[in-house]
Amino acid sequence: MPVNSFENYPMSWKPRMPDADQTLYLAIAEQLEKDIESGILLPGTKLPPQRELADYLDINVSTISRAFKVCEKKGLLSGTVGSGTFVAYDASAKPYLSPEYDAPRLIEMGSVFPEATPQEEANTLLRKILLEKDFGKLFQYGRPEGVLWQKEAAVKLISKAGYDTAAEMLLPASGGQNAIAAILAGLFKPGDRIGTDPITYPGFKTAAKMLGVQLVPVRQENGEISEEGLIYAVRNEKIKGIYIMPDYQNPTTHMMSEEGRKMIARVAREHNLIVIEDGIHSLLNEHPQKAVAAYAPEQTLYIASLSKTVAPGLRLAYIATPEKYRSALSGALYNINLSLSPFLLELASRMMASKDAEKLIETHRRLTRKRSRIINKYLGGYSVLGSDECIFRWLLLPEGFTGEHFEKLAHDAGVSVYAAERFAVGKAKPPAAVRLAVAAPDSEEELVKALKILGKILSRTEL
Amino acid sequence: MPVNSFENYPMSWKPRMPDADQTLYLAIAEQLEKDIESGILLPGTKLPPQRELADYLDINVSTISRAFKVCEKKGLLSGTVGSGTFVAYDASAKPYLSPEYDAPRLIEMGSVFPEATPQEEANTLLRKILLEKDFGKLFQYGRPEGVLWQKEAAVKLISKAGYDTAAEMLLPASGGQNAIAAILAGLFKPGDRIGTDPITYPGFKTAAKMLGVQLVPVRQENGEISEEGLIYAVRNEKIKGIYIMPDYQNPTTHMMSEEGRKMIARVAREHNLIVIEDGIHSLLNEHPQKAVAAYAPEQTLYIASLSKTVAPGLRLAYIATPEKYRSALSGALYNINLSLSPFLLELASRMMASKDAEKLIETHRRLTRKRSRIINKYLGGYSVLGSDECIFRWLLLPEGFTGEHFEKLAHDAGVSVYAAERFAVGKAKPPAAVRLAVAAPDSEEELVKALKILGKILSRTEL
DNA sequence: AAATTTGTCTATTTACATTTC
DNA sequence: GGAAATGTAAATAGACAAATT
Repeated sequence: MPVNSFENYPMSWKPRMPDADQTLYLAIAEQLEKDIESGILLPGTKLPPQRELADYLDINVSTISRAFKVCEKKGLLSGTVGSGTFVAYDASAKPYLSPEYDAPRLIEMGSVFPEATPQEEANTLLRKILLEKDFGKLFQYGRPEGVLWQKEAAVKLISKAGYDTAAEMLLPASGGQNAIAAILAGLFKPGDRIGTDPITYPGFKTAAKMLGVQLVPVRQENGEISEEGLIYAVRNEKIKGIYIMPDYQNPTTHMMSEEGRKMIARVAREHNLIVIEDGIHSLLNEHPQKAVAAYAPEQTLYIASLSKTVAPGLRLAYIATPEKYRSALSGALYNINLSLSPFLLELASRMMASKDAEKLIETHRRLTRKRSRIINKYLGGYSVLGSDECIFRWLLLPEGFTGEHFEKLAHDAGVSVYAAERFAVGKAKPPAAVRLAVAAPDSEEELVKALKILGKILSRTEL
Repeated sequence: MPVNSFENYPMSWKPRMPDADQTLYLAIAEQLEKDIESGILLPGTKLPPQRELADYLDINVSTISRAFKVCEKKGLLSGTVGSGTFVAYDASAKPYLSPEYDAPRLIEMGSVFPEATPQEEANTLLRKILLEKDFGKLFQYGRPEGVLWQKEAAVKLISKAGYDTAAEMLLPASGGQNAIAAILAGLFKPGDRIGTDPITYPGFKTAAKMLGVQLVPVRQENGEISEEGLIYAVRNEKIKGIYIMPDYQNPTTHMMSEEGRKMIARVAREHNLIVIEDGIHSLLNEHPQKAVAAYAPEQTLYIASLSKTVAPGLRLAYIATPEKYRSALSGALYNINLSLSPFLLELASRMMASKDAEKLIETHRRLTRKRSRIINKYLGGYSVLGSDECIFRWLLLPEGFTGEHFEKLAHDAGVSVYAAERFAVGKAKPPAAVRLAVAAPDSEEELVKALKILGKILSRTEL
């Protein structure tokens, strides 16, 4: 790790002594924050030891420590006993990530939308419901937790994603992001830590940041969290939970191995970790693997969402929760949503109960495969991870590019893609890669156009 | 304030010295929490001074202070320099409040539902939309912020609630509670303080508690926040914002005076307070007063919700926000919801754009007035605050009752009502009163039955 | 109006645990 | 594998400011 090759030489950061009238630790924290934001301190930089800084300013170590703590809470730093304190890679991350709607005609391959074809199935079903049901009632408040048959319909669908659960374990949320926010707000406190892949879903990062929950990258082996890394994080980083997306991990597209799943389940049981399993893409898979939740139902909050696989506009997700977390989670959902729209619940549930949801999924799969073939054709010469059912791909960049740089080049050429840097957690160094949202461009023609542009950028490696 | 009449005599709380192997301040906090929860320490009790406790245990004051801080963060205590530390009145409050669906046939007058009649208007409108629109599109992701004409429709309706705003100020949320959660999560940090009425909306309390935001009761005069009290809270309690419900304050039904509104606007401008104005009931009023937001648009987040006045199931609210808070708030909404259902947005917007929303409101008013007359008839002999358009009432109890006691008696007799204690903030002592949800019982017959029961309890003051 | 009571905040002392060499 | 480096956490001392008397 050649972080500072001429160790101990000039201090990598020299704070000035604040004026006497300011609060010492806050003033130092502020200087540090400014220097990180302005780019004077680059991501990955190792800061001088706390003692050294304390000596330099002739103050106490703890005062430096406290200043660092302030910045760490903001996600700017991450420190490890013995190895020192580092500037985080995602320090300059925006508080949230959303597609640039008003951008001057960018082709969207950044935000992951599912296929955007008009959905005749939804149309038909909706008409059917409206004709038969006295749905004036559906515009009253709903029961916060929905009714039984609706949950049973969900259980059926979730089993197709690799997890056999039960109706009484389910709590409905208003989409996957809503489920994440509720879990973080209800089960974690500010300052709590959660382990994640070193490169993870930005929606989780931003929600955690907003709620003051710290994310800790867990060391990987073969593209997935390793036992050694996880145990380390439990012991030394005091993580209280772990966030995983075993199927088509966002953004790396990695499918977690069966051993990996069993290992996480086992370690979670042994150390009473809360596992947040995001099954958002699991239904993309025709032959699902068993969910981690299946191996450790008592530890796992399993999020099943319809957005990416059935219809995004339905805003419905279910959280399968063990009894011990149920009341806290249900309270959080109440605090965030009060209740869900009974109308959408009814609609989504009917789709699940009938075969309509599955038909929609099948349609999505077909369209995605078609687009994948286009990608394979145009970017055939490069490393593009991900299988043909996946609605996004992970493009490993050739020597000479960083993700950030490539994102910028693509943006200037009219294509929006997201660089690895956007997904990085803490001091984990992001690889040179970008995520491509397969289904986001409005049409296949647009997709082809975008791929040609990307191909051009890739080929003239001499920047 | 006869809190402890034989001052200084026996210490009101004597902690035991924790074992040496425990963390001192945590162990003390734990004892304190247990004693409060078990009822050994009653709400309102004044704790011994920190120094006295420190002497008693022969440890440092700061250690006690830190232990107290832990409990204060949990909302169990509230301390003021000079006057001491008190056990909070809402210490034993549940993390959330929701109707007891599975209760053995209680008549619901606790949770405030609007009138539950089947709504032919919604029905008709919905059919219309479905027949004309290609609404397969409505099941895609929506733009997080909705489109312009939809916002303009909302502007029109909000002006009927007493606030003339502009489309570009609006951000949609998934209902009023969702708006509150987003504001708290996006604009406040854990530990920040917000001033409220001493008796306030429990949904705000629980959301604040979950997010670690402290609530501070602001002193009142004539049933509304006083200037003196507000300035005190700014100076001495360091409140960063204030939460108000100027129209039909929940639960006291108080309508804030024009002077009160102007005063809050002025103080907020002078001290850069964030005003959270909850207009959830404003549309109940046929001749609205000007909103506080109208006097201080630069300081105010105005929440306009359709739930209580149009249709609860639509789950739609708008937040009118000044530019300076917009991006933080929009980020928070993204983190919590990702996006809203474009279908519900479209539906609600059409209702607002046409006259349908107003028709529904009118229908609600009519039904509420009818029920109010029933209340007036059966509880005529008692002090029942609130006007006939209001969907809840505030029953001041005769001598000899506390709210909590009355709630229990009513519950045992088959009627659910909410006692003042549920609404109390911090060490504010709740009055002897209960809230009656006028429109919640399923039918007028049920309402009458409930009122007869309540009347009986009230009359035998000899408990 | 001054003195006292009372909670709060910051910087420090000290002990500790993990990592690195 | 032991010593040194390094970050973390608890308890304390002391200064401060508001409220009460």
